[in-house]
Amino acid sequence: MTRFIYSDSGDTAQSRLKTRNAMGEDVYEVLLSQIISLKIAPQERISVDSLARELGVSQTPIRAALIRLEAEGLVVKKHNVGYSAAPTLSARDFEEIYEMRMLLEPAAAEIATRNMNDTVAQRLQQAHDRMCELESEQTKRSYSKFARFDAEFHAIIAEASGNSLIVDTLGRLLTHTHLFRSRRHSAVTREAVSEHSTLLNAMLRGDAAGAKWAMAEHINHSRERIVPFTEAGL
Amino acid sequence: MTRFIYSDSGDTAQSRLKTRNAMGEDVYEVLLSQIISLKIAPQERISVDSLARELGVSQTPIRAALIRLEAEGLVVKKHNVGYSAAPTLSARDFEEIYEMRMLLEPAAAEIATRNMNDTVAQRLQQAHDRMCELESEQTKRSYSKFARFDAEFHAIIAEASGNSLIVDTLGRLLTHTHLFRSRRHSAVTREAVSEHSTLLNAMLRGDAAGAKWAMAEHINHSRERIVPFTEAGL
DNA sequence: ATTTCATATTTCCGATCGGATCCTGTATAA
DNA sequence: TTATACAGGATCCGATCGGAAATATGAAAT
Repeated sequence: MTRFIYSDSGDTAQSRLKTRNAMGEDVYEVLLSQIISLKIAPQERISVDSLARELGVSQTPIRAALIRLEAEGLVVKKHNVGYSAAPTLSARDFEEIYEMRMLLEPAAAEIATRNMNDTVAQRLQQAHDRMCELESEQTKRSYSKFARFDAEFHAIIAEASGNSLIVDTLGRLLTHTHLFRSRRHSAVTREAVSEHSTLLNAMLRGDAAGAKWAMAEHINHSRERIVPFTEAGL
Repeated sequence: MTRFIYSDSGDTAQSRLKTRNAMGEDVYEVLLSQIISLKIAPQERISVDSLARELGVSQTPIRAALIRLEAEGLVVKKHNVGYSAAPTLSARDFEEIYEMRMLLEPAAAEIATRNMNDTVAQRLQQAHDRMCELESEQTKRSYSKFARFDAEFHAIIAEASGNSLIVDTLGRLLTHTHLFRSRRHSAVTREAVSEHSTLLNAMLRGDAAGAKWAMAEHINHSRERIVPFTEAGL
């Protein structure tokens, strides 16, 4: 079912290629991508030994990865019962995420605008352009691609604010946001791209207050685009 | 050296008392308290097997606890080398923490004031009173007590904002803040208590804007109280 | 005395084993 | 038919073992 990252039957599979560096690290990466791509559905059980069999490793690195993922809120553990992917965000969780984004991101955009330089401007423009392309060739699939670029766009702004704490915190929030969205794949990406454009323009012309306002508007609209879906399932 | 939480020699120590629920959980708690109380100094090595011997448990729960602590930024791991307590915050880290607190806490105070009810008011008053007492009996020790109450005071406000994300994020920030402070034990607690008083008054009379402002002032002053120390050590 | 190389120790990390707990399903009785 | 109890299976969790990597130790040579 899932991909094999290590030979499951080879005798000296791992002794061959350059002595692996971090085994549990790879397991973590695989699990993370499986969760954010929804190959593992929310609330789906994640059995340690079956995963160990599938990936061809022992239970130890699996546990390590699951503990990390639990600390990040992507899986939940019930003692002596098992692990499972975190449940879909409730409407309440959702409000909390947007409330917090509203506190962090406009300020980050404001600061980033004041710190603006050519490198950052170029990276922002590039991320924005790729989303525009994605928008124009518009097949119905590839919300996941859009999500990746959107996350990158917001991450660049957070980084440009110069505060690594904001980068980390926002990274977590965006992961959950997109996890939520891709379940309902509300493909209203056009408006998002347009709002990004407004924001980017403000930042590029050094209008910090305008960037702050544009980011706040963007987050509010983003929230309103999803609200209709928040009560639907579950 | 450290305290023993499980009998290290008893034959059926754990089968006796009500079948332990979560062993790694306890190890986590012990390690956490050792780190925030600085019994384990920043950058001090934390060996898995020596800890296992000291606590009388195997390496497995130790590893689990360390992985969790690493995810929370309280310990750092070097592959195939070992774990160690996180280094003391740099002046830069410190600025980042305060920058983020300035984004979150005034807003939290504002919202909490609008949501104010008797239970919360009582808890706030109680936490505040205990800090006043601590201030008046003023022995030079017990910054750690002050830190605990201060964290509680701010945590109550965060909880009252109704946003659990803010609660969690702020909890982490406060841990690091106090970790930093207790190293330099700058015992300027009197001003803090006075500022808390101003903030509490605003909240209790339902002045949301005033509470927001008071919190912002409090954080700014708190930061300024520590800034002189940020360049000193290391 | 300093440098270099080889050895030994420390430590992590993955593998595996056994026990304890919880969940599920079936059978029996009311 | 429904509810309860018991048995079986699945799973986590802690313990222990062995190997690999990195660091520390010490000896030898220049």
